[in-house]
Amino acid sequence: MQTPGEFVREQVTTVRETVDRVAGSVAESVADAPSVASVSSQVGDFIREQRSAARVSLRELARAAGVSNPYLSQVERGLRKPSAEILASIARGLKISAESLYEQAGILDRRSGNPDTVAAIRSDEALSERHKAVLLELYETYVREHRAAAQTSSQPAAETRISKESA
Amino acid sequence: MQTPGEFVREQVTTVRETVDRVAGSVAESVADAPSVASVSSQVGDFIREQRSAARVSLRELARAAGVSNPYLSQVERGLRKPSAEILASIARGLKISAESLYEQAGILDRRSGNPDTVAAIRSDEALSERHKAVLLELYETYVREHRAAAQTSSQPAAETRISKESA
DNA sequence: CACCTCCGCTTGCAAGAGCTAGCACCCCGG
DNA sequence: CCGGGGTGCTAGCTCTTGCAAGCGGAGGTG
Repeated sequence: MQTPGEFVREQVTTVRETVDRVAGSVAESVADAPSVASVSSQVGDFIREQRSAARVSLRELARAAGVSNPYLSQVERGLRKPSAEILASIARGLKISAESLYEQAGILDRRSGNPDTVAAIRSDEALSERHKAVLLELYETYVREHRAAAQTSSQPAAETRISKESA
Repeated sequence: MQTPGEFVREQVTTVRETVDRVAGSVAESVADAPSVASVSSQVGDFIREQRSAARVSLRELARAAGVSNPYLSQVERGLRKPSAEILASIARGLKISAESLYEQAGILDRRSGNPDTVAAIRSDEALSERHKAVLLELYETYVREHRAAAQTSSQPAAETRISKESA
């Protein structure tokens, strides 16, 4: 069905649309239940949400992450708690940061607050001014998109196919 | 007056090229499905170094970390690879950040560039995980370009590699 | 209908994590 | 001399991880 390459392709398309301001409601709903308690053992749910959002099958992700599909299935349903390496592999396969997975697993402490991303980019000496501008513009577009997606998913949501309220 | 949007629009070509390169490397790494870092012995050495530096006995650290002393011994000598939880416990017992231990374990990637910016993007709750990944890739590519441009004598950013930038 | 492929899940098994108990060695105080 | 307590390491065990094989079901071809 969908190869990892196709997945990346999709992301690229998303970026292009974003940059061009086509604003075609790309809307990946990423449910990240911020201040919900009892997050600790919900890694499996989080993984499944991310995987569904990327529209990747269990077997695809398993192959991309280098784990067996039955095991990934069990991890997603919370029957197994994967080791650090496996967790990192899955994060890699999902193309999300390993930190966020670890935070979901309750292994790393959630970094608090909003260290101002904009300020960080602006004051970054390792970037040229042009690149700063591009990054900031892209960042703001993403933020808008994310906010829009969050609102859509809280509404009855005709377009969104991933339901976050399955807790 | 040039709005930021127009300015970015001018840079669209640049972004596209960059994204294409990033996508290529991402696809490579995903299709690769690498065997996730040969972990063990470095972490053990690192732990033992930290423990000796803190003048803490093996049993003491084991008690502080909530693991058995023989097991900690085996971990330090690389005979066992501890789970993420145990690793975090040990980090807590050593009073060092879990991230640094994880980086030593090769479980978390050390990113290039300004750690503040990276941390800001990663911990930004207004971004989806996938957008974080895209922004980080783009950011690192820019950093590499900038660095290459600074060093006019070296080769100009010929290859885009994903993470694992050797410091 | 049979036949194929992919989906996710269940089942048994090898390998390894992590524990308790016990080893040998060292330095002090009787 | 003999405890007693400190260091780290070894042996054996239990339980989990993670995999290969196989299950029934959904969807597409002929």
